[in-house]
Amino acid sequence: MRKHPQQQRSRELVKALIDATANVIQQQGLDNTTTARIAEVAGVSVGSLYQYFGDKDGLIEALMESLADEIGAGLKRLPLLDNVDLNAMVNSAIRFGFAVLNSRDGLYLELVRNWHRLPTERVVDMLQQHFMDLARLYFLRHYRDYPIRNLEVRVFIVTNSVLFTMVRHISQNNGLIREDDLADELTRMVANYLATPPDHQDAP
Amino acid sequence: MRKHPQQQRSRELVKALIDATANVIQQQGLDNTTTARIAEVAGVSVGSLYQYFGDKDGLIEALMESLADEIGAGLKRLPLLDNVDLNAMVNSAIRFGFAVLNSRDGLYLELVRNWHRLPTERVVDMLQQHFMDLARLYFLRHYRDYPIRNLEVRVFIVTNSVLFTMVRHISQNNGLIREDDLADELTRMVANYLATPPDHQDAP
DNA sequence: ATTGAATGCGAATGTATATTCGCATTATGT
DNA sequence: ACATAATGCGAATATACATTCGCATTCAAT
Repeated sequence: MRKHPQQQRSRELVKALIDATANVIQQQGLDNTTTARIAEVAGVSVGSLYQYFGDKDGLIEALMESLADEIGAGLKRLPLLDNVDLNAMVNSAIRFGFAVLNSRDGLYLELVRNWHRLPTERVVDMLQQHFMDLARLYFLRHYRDYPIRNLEVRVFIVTNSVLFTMVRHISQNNGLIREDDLADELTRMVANYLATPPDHQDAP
Repeated sequence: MRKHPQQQRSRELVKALIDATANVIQQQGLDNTTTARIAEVAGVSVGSLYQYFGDKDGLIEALMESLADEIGAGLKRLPLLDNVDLNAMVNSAIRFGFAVLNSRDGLYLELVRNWHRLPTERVVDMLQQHFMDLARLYFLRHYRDYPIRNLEVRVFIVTNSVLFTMVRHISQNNGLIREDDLADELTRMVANYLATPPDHQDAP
């Protein structure tokens, strides 16, 4: 942030700009998100935008920070560890994921679709970290005798698999696959995978 | 294609342009891929580019077609069905996937990273179709008594999970996870999942 | 060799959009 | 009320490209 807002109105302006950024991205898509349009929606001038954000990227970065906090708060509120059943636990997490991706009228969807053009590091790290902690706690509690090796790898695989499969499904939205079915199948794949000790194999 | 090349040199020009497009995308990234640069690399002028391609998108579309054919040919050459073991079969497919993504000096990587901005329909359909056929054949041969329901959903999940997990891994390339480990773990997750009948559950 | 069509050229044009800057307005402390 | 800093403005500027168009060159058929 180029300059720190000191007075009340400018603090509101900064917030309005971040909100407007989210709205414009959601309504016009990232490609058609211009500083002019953001300023217009925020009800201020472009000049004011550059008072507090060094450039467009700075503004978007601020939005990402804000969303990372939002998701983080949502995750902490989920009582995932209360589930004794791994299946139920994974299913809750997946349904939370769908809820987030479907929320805010497609904003999250558009952001995830533009993944690599956005400063997503903070969000990714947060997610990875959260699920890593969760996994550690769960397996410590339920699998003390069969410590799961490769937990980092597994969490990485599971997080990415679920996230991008959901995104692709919502994106094409072709109706051939129902969201509930997808959630259930993802749950089964993930829960089975996480519950399987490294050497064990099911296949014939 | 705006105009069909009739003479030898123009046919070569069209091919040179598509090759140049691939090279520029691979070397400068999709964002910095300009028509001027493409023409320069192809050794022709921008004007000539527009003789045969209505616009930049048309050129990129031609590139995608060409790559779809390339991948399709590679897939057909893979003797996946010769594997009796599902694990081995899945592993072969995943290693083929890694090989493709790592080939052409990052071209495929850059393309997949820009997935939603590109005309990927043909490629996706081709992949989905191929693996769908493969799965049908395999389960017909080995699981006649336990017909797998939801095969569409499963193939969808598996394809997207593997593809985007690989992409994210190659993209960040942080060295914490080795590609071999990732391939093995992905294989286990996928093979176990595909081998599990709908009602069966492993988790405690 | 001639001619019309195909091909090739690249400076010029048009468009879109990020960013700046000089001036106007508003707030805060005394 | 005054002075000074903070805030706000938006036309003007700068840049980066995609695309066009009039002219030059090459090809292929007769």
